[in-house]
Amino acid sequence: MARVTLQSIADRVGVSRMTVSNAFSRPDQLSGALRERILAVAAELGYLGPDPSARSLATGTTGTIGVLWASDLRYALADEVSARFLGAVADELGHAGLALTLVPASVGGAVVPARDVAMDGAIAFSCDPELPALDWLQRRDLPLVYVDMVAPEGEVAITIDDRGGARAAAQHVVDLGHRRVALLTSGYGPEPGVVTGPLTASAARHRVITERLAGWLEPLVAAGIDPLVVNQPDDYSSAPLAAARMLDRPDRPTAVLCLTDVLAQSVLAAASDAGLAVPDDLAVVGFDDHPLTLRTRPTLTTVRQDVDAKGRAAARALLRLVAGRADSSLSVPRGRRLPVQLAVRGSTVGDGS
Amino acid sequence: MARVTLQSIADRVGVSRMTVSNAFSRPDQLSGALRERILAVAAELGYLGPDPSARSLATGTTGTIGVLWASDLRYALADEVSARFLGAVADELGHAGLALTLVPASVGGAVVPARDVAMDGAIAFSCDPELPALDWLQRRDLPLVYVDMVAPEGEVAITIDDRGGARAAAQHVVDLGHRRVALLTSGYGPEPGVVTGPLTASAARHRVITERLAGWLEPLVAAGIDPLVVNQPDDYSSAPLAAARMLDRPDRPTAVLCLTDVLAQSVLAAASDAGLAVPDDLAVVGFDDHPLTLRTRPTLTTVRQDVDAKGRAAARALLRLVAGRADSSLSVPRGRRLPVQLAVRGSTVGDGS
DNA sequence: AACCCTTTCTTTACCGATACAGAAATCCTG
DNA sequence: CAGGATTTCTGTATCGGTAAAGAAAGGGTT
Repeated sequence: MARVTLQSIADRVGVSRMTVSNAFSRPDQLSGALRERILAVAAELGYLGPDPSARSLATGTTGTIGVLWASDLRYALADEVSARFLGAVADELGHAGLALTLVPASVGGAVVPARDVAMDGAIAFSCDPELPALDWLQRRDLPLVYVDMVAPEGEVAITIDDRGGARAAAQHVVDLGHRRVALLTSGYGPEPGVVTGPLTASAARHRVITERLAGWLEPLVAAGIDPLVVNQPDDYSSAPLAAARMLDRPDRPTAVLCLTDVLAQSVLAAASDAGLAVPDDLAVVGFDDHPLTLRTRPTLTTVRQDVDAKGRAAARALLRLVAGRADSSLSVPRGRRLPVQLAVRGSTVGDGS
Repeated sequence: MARVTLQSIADRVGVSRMTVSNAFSRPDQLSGALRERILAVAAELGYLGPDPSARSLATGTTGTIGVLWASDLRYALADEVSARFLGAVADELGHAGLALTLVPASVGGAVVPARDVAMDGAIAFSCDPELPALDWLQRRDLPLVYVDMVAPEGEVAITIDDRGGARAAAQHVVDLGHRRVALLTSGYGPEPGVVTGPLTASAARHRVITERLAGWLEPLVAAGIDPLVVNQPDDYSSAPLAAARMLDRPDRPTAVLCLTDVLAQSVLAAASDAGLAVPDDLAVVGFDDHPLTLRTRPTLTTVRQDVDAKGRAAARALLRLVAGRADSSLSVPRGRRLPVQLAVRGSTVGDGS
C-alpha cells in the first residue's frame, strides 16, 4: 500500500495537488464545499496532514525551538529550578504552537545535534560560551537567546540580578551581626574543599558563580570580614559531607551563604547532625527560592528569582527574533536583567518564640 | 548572497552534487584526496553541512524523538524525579545521536505538535491513555513506547513495580506495629480532603495512583486496618496545609504512607510544626527515592525506583523499535517492569540512640 | 454590455538533499 | 594481457510539500 500523499488525494478527488494543500494549510483559498469533500477523502484514505519534513523544506520553518544545555542533561534536569525554567519556556512556546527540542551538546560522533537537528531558533541556557555545540548554533545563524550566561556583544541576553541578590543576602547576615561567615559554592576551580588565596573570576566555571561570589563579597569586605570559602564537588550527593566538615572546624562559621538552595538544605541537614540549632547557632541562606525552601524546617532564607518569568521572557524574546527574520520591520527584542528579592525566613531569623 | 548548497559547492569544485553529498554523509564512497578538497571548499564558502529539513525529507529520518508528557509541562518538569527520567532518556538518545523533543499536548490551535512536528518515534510518559495528542501519535504510526501508564495491547510498556513497592512500604509499617495508618495521595477524584467510602480504581487519575493504592491496601486489609485516605490538591504548595490538618485530627495516624517523597517531605514539615517527633510519634514513608530523601532530617524511608534505568530502558526500547522499521528482521523489544526496593531510613526507624 | 473585482482553482517552479543504478577508471589474478 | 572485481564518480528520479502568479468563472456597477 503506497503512502498517502497530497497527490493521491488530489487524484481521487479530481483536483490539483495545490488545492489539496490549500485545503489543509490555507482554508480561505477554496470553497467550503470542496474543502469538505477533500477532507472527507483524506480521512477516508487515512491521511494525517502534511508531512512535517516536506513542509519544513518548502516553508523553511520547522515548528521547533532548540535548547542547548550547559552540562550533561542527566544532571542538569535533576535540578528543580532549571527544570522549572525549561517548563516555562516549553509552556510559552507551546502557546505559539512550537515544540521544544533538547539539544545534546555532544559534538563527537557522526551526528552533531547542534548542527544536524532542524530548528527555527535556539536558547542557550547557562552554558559555557566556549562550548563547541554553541559555536555550531551561532554559525548556523539561528535566532539565538542567551540565558544566565555572558552573551556576545549585541546579542539578546536574559539574566537575573545575581550580584544584587547575593549582595542583599550578605548584607542581611552582616546586619544580623555575624562576623564568621562561610561561602559555600561549587564549580569554583578544580579542587573541592577550602579555597585559599584571593578569589578570581576566572576560576569560576560560570558567570552565575562569578556574580554571586562578587555580590557576597561586597558587604563582607565593607564590614571587614574575610569569609571562609568552601568549594563543593559537583557531585551533589557528597554535599552533606563537605558541609559537615565545614561545621567541624575550630573557627566554625556562624553564617553560611550558599550558592543554591539545594546546597543550603545540605547545610541544614549537617547542622542537625552536628546538634547545631538553626538559626541560633548557625544562620543559613540559600539562593533561587527553590520550592523546597518552604518545606524545610526551619524554612530557608533565600534570594528569590522568578524562574517562570525568566522562561517566559526568554521564549518571548526568541519568538520575536524568529518573527523578525520573516519581517525585518519588526523591532528587535532587547536583553533583560530580571530583579530578585531577599526572602527572609526561619533559617536566619527565629520566630521570636 | 545566495545560500550555500551542495550544488554551489559542486560547481565550485567541478564535481557532481552527489559526490559532495557523499563527502559529508558517506566518506567511504570517494577518495580521501577529493573529499579533503571538497571539505576545504565547503569550509571556505561557509557551508555547515546538509540542511536538516532537506535531509529529513530525502532519508525519511529526522534525528529526533518526541516525548509526550502527561500534564502541563510547567508542572511536570518541576518534579525532580520526572526530570531525572527525562534526563536519562535524553542522555541515552544522545549517545545514539538523537535529540529529544518535548511535545506539547495541545491540540487546539492551528498547529498540533503531536501531528505536525517531525520525529522518528515517541515516548508517551505517564499520560492519560485518552489524551487526544496521544491519539495523533498513534495514528501517525510512529514507533511508540509507553512509560508508567497502561499501554494498548501488544505495545511496549516500561513500568515499575508500583504495587509491589507500595505493598512493601505498607507491610513495613504494619510490622512496626502501627495500627492507625494514613494514606496521603493526590490526583484521586476531584475533591481534596479525606476520602470516604470504598476506593475505586476509576477515581484515580492515573495508573500509578491506582497501583500504589492497591499495593498499600493489601497488607493493611490483611492486618485488619482501615486506613485514613487523604487526597491532596494538585497544587503542591498547599501540601503542608493538608498534611497539617491530617495531623490535627483526634484519631491522628501514627504512620503516613505518601504517594511521593515530596508529599512526604511536607508531612515531615507539618510534624515538626505540630511538635511531633519522627519516627517516635509519627512514621513517614515516601515513594520514588527522590534525592531529597537523604537531605531531610530525619532521612526519609521510601520505595526506591531507579529512574535512570527506567529512562535508559525506555530509550533503548524505542531505539530498537525505530531500528526495526528499517530492518524487519530485528527482534521487537518487549515491555519491562522494573523492580523497586524498600529503603528504610530514619523517618520510620530511629537510630537507636 | 463593457468593465473591473473577487473568488476559486491550476500551472510552473522550486525547497535541498539522498537513493540507486550504471559508467569510467584502476587493480588484481592467473 | 584478458577478464572480473573494486573503487570512484555521475545521472536521473524522487522525497512531499509550498509560493507566486495566472486563468477561468461568477458578480456587481454604471
